[in-house]
Amino acid sequence: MNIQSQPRHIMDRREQILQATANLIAECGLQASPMSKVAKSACCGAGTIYRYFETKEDLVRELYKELTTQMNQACLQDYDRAACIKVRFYTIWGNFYRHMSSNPRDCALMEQLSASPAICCHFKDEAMEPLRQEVDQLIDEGKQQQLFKELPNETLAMFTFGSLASIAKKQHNMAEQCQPANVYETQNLLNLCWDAVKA
Amino acid sequence: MNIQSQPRHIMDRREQILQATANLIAECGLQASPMSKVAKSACCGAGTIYRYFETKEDLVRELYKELTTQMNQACLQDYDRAACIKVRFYTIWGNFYRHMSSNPRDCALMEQLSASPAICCHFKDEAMEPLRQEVDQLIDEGKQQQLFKELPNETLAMFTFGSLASIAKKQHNMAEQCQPANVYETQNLLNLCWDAVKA
Amino acid sequence: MNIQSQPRHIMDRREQILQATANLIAECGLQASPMSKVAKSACCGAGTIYRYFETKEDLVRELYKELTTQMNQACLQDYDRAACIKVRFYTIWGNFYRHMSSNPRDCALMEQLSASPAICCHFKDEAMEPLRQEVDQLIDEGKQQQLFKELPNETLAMFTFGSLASIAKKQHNMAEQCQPANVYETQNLLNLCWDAVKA
Amino acid sequence: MNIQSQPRHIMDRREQILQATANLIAECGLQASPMSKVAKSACCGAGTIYRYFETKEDLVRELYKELTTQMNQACLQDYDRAACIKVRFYTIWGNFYRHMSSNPRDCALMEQLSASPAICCHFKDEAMEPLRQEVDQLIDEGKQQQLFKELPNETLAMFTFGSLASIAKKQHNMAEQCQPANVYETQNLLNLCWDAVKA
DNA sequence: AATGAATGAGTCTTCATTCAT
DNA sequence: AATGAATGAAGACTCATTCAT
Repeated sequence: MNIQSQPRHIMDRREQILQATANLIAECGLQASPMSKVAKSACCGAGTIYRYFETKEDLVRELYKELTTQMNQACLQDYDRAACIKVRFYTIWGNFYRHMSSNPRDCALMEQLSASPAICCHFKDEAMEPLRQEVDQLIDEGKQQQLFKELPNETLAMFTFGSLASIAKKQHNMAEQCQPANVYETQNLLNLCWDAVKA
Repeated sequence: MNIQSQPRHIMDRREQILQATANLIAECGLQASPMSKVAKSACCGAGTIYRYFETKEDLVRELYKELTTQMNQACLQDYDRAACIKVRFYTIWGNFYRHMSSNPRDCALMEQLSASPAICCHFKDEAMEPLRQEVDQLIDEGKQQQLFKELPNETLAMFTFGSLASIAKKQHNMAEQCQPANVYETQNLLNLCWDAVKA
Repeated sequence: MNIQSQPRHIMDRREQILQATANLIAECGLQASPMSKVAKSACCGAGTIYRYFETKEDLVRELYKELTTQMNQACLQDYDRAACIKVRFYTIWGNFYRHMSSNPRDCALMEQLSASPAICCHFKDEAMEPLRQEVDQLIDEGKQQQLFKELPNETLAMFTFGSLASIAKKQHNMAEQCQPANVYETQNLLNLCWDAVKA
Repeated sequence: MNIQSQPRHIMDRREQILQATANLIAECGLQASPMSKVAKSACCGAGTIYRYFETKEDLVRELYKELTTQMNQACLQDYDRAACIKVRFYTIWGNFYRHMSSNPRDCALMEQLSASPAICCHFKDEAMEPLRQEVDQLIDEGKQQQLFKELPNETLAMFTFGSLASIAKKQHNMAEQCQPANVYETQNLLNLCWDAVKA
């Protein structure tokens, strides 16, 4: 029973183009990634891209969507709503940091695309919605149990998000060869976050 | 005693172009800001820009440098190396947050340019060097006094930097009309940071 | 007794494609009618078109040929060479005007294709040849009977042709909903033509 | 006292491009006249065209406008509203025929552009407005004096227009080398028209 | 020094045509 | 025979940069 409704080779083609785009933009930047190069990198004709994506803008948006979806999924892996607040906090943000840390390309890509006016704000927010909701509820419950500081949810969330993302990014810039974040290091960073937000 | 070697009106011209560039890029993005528009916005001919900046890349780099210099200066305002660690910590990062918070345009600009491969890493680091050194020393001393967690300086610095920057940015996105950060709010955010890094 | 050498369904396919092409070009113009749209409109794959027509140019030429053939046939309907000059004159040009008037799509199409350098002059002339010959002979006989002005046949023919075509076209432009030309109106127009050419 | 508000060389450039466009479209057709060829033919860079015309569509529209304006002016040359109907009729349509006859390029161009969906109907009508008004008034007066048949003005106008245009066009097609219409011939054609419309 | 017209390489995108299935 | 995915050449248009005035 195949879960995909589309034939295999179609999915491959689309994915092939998305991967080529990701590699190219991560390396050269959005403006230095013309469709002709994307095509060459994806081993297809320029026109082929337009069978899968309406415009370059659409292509970039879909790439962003895929990156975000993967990140959301990674963050919520093994996440158990029944667990205690601290475990849930460490799970989500640990997942987040490990994901960013072990995928330098996607990390750089997300930073670049997030900052780019090429993707509209509304779309960005929408893509992050699933994770945002989960984090929002976590903070709500944490506040009820008086574990967290009494600051706006958005503030606490962005604080953690921004700090971990910055560190992952910095790490990539310093060591071009990127060994995955070790357990010890990740734990320390999560402690920083926890100490920050806890009441 | 004039510190500038160039005549006054020349500086004005240069500054005029930089401001026009800043406004345009902040509003439209780097790729949607052609030199012709910059020229129009700066009320000068397109050719004139090239008397002050070698290329568009150079113009953007110089803009980034100016933004960074201003941010560095803002951060170190009233900074007293003789003061105690906590005061110094609150001074620098308070300055930083207030600067980001009250200059939405520059905040958005720095995010965009920082993420852009149009400016090379080396150049970015260089521009931040003065602030980095000061923060580095602050953390060193803090560690000596066993006030800070035993994590790499880079980590502690990026943690604070990234979290505050993210919050400022988020704030701008949410409320397009940007009232400057009030004292109370800023204090709370600095407490978050301090709690995070303190031993 | 089937006059056609090709099997029935093949003809249908070909006709289907020609009709789709006609509708599309009439509505969107030649340049805005790509083969892919023609295929979709004809409910077949793009490749299928090339089994019936060598190139797009060929397709358009064949369409023009069909339109012209139909027009020629329409003009010569009930045409009796034994009738008197005036009757024959009114028959041919009456048929012509009614045909143009009641087929706005084909009228617009012929105008567009006639004006297009995409179809060469030689081909256009050839397609009109049957009608041209008949008209030519009519004018010859009319001149013999001193009913017509002593002007070149081509001139007299084009005069009538051009004037009626222009009026039909204008009519379509003015009233987008096109009721077929009524008898009275047509009669008046033919009177104009007759008065023009008669000696 | 210079009637032109724009500097001389600007006008030249624009005119240069319009002429190149006219020649190219007349020879190759609209679809076979890419901007790159227009540029080469006008001896300028492709980008230069866009300083004078917003898009290719705009360029073609402006060309059509110029052609129509020239035709309108030609038609109304020596036209005296105080003259008698017949003289006015012969003046306008004689001018028209001589203009079409002696400018094969513009004649072919107008036919092609008139038939093209690239220029919208509204624009076409607008361009012809001055001449249309004059002809309209002429026919009104003619009818008052019971010189003309009682048919709609539009019909009488299009009849004359269409017939003369068709003949001019035909003439060009037949003799590629185009001697200007001689007096005798023109007079005969106008007689055809006059006989057609007169009561 | 200042201007802005001119340039043409480079960008995105379309589309006639082919060919593997 | 029919399909439609793939191709890549070609088109419209943009824009960093130059240079004559």
